[in-house]
Amino acid sequence: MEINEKLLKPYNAKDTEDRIYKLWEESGFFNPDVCVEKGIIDKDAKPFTIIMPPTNANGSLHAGHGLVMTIEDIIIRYKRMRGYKTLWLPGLDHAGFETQIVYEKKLEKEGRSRFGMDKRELYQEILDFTLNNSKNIKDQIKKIGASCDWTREKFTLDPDIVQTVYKTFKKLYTDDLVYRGERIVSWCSKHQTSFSDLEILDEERIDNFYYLKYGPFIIATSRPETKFGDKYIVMHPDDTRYSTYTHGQTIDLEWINGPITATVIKDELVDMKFGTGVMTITPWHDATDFEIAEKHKLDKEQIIDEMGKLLPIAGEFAGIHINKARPLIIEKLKNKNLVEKIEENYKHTVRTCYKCNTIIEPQIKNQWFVKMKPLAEKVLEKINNEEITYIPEHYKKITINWLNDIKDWNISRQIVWGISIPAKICKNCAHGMADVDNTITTCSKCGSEVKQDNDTFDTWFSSGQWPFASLGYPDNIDFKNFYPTSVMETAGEIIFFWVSRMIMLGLYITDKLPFKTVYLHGLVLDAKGLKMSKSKGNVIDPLVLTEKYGTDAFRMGMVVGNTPGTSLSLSEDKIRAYRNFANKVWNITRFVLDNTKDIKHDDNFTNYSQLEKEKLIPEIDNLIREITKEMDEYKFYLVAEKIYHYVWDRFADVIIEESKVIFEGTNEQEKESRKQFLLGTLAKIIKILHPFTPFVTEEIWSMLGNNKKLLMVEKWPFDKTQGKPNDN
RNA sequence: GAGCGACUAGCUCAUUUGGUAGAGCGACUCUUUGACGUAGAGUAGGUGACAGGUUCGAUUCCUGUGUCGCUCACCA
Repeated sequence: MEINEKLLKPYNAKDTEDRIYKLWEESGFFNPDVCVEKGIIDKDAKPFTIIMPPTNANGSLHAGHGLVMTIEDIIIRYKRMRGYKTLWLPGLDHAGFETQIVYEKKLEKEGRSRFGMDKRELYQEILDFTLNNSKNIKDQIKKIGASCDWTREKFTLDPDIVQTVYKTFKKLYTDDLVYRGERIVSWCSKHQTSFSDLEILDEERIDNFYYLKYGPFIIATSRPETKFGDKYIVMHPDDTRYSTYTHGQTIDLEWINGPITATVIKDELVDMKFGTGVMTITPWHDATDFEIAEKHKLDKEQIIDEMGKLLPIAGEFAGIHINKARPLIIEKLKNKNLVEKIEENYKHTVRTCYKCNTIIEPQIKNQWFVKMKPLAEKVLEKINNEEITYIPEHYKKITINWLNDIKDWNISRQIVWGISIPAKICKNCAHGMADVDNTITTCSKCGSEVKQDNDTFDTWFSSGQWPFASLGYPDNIDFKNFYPTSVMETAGEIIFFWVSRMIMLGLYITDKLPFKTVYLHGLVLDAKGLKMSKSKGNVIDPLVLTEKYGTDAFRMGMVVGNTPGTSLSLSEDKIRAYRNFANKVWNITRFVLDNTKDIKHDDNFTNYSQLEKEKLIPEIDNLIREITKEMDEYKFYLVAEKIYHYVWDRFADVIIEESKVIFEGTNEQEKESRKQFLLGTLAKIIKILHPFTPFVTEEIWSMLGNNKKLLMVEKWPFDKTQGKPNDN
């Protein structure tokens, strides 16, 4: 046949990709049901499912997404070609707090503020804003070539998802695994919400360390502004320096705003070696102090309000922000001769908001907490039973450590953008009751009037349910077919935030692990190995690269040499090298088609020469067998490189060069053998490359003739003599 | 303080049941009507962090040391 004239020019990704994606999309083959209907895939075929980590509906594609989409698409395309009923379910995330921050900035620009706005109005505004922007990210996902089933696309705020989340909340409540309680929470005074422990950063700071005279004691503190209400003096029971004092003893002393009565408390939590070995406590604003106060049933008093300002207990300092108050308080203490000494350059860690770096002010709040220990124990059992595979393996240890020492999870957020918590709070005793059906009118404890809980769930509480929620647990037929899912592929960074919680909640609700394998990739760094950030100006936009070098080149660059769990330095040079590779494949096709115009490939051809029969065919078939095994082991970085080398170093540089000599010769049998080999092998190459470089291979496939089906649903090439590779 | 990981060619990284180390990029030399110059043929470059141990043999397994990174942690 005549060769396609497109082949006479270098491969043009720009003119190819959108057209090919449209072909795929219109074929319907992203949807496993269509594949079965059209007889592409056997109706009894095993299912293979990946739930895409829901992307921020309001965001745009960054390099990390590029990696997610590439790896998952490689897995999915491979499995589809292997004949699985393959589902890749795409999702969008409302990304609660993240999106609210973005929207708040927008409001700020417009001279508005979320505080004081009607909650429903604000929610509606953010919803419109998010949905308007969501097309953007979807188009970008398509640009990467993602063969996900858009007919099953889910959004984390879809009504059925919300219902699932409500059901889970109710079950947790009924099973006594969620409770509302006064606990110390991490509070950001700028964002006016609490956080879970995972959302807090530790930051090293250098401050003054103040030694203050507290009656007969010297106490050390870096935060004098919290000390107004301190009326307990705590020491270790074994500390001989303070053995003359007894637990419960009271001492009258002069403090910041006048005389007070302090009570001695003895507790092992005090570190004898630290400071002076004696401390006062501020239970409302410190976790350890809270613990001590709880243990001994001590009074707790709020000193700092939600905005970071001092309350009336601070007397003359009331209403002043803590940052401004500190030097003033020290001044006063000095005047009262209550400062023993000030140590400068005191290095300590403070906890800050991961978003705005504001110092976190612990506060006692009445919020919803999930009891994590019972959930974690069940998961630990499964992990120890090897029922879940971690790639790379060391994430298993990390997970086990975390689960062994897990803390209760605060799921209440004081923001509007999210799923509201279906619960009633007693106006009198603050008792919380799950109320999914909105029927509760009086407190089950004291019978008083109740009010609606105004908080929303932590985004991760709902996304932690994503595998079963997105598949429609438990009624949707998809849930039965595609759950548990096969692989969860996501960033190692969110192993605790997301992966571990999905496992816990999935197991709790469905009694099954939500996935069999966890595949975690590392960060995508810039060419110098630095984390990308807007402030550094080193952010690489994947779409700029795909535009410049083609999506296939970008995908190869993301995957070659990128072992799971390891960060990847993304350099433009590397992408360019794979652009050249795509072109190489293109030109190989041109050579092969140009030199085989007079024949048709015959799959059953047997009259091969010795070289083809004994060396060349076994060589490519061995390669296919090897890489098939490695694909099943998720070693894409190896497979991509192996195919690359076969194509370039063997097929192009040796076999094609040899062929030129053969074609100039006179041995007709040898020529025919070689032509059949070239055509047959080219087809195999195109197939095994397809998961990695789907666009250029699909385009070439359409030129190979006699191919009615799209390459994306062709069968993965097996060596017939070797039988099927390991099936898993 | 604890856990985890890394340490291999100038740079980025591979190398799994242990058998004399590989690739890409970069560098240098040569090739220019050849399927492809988005190319081809070559060259240089590594006592595999260090020290011990197991072994016929260790980059690979074990122990220790160092450096770097990440994560976790209530040090007032």
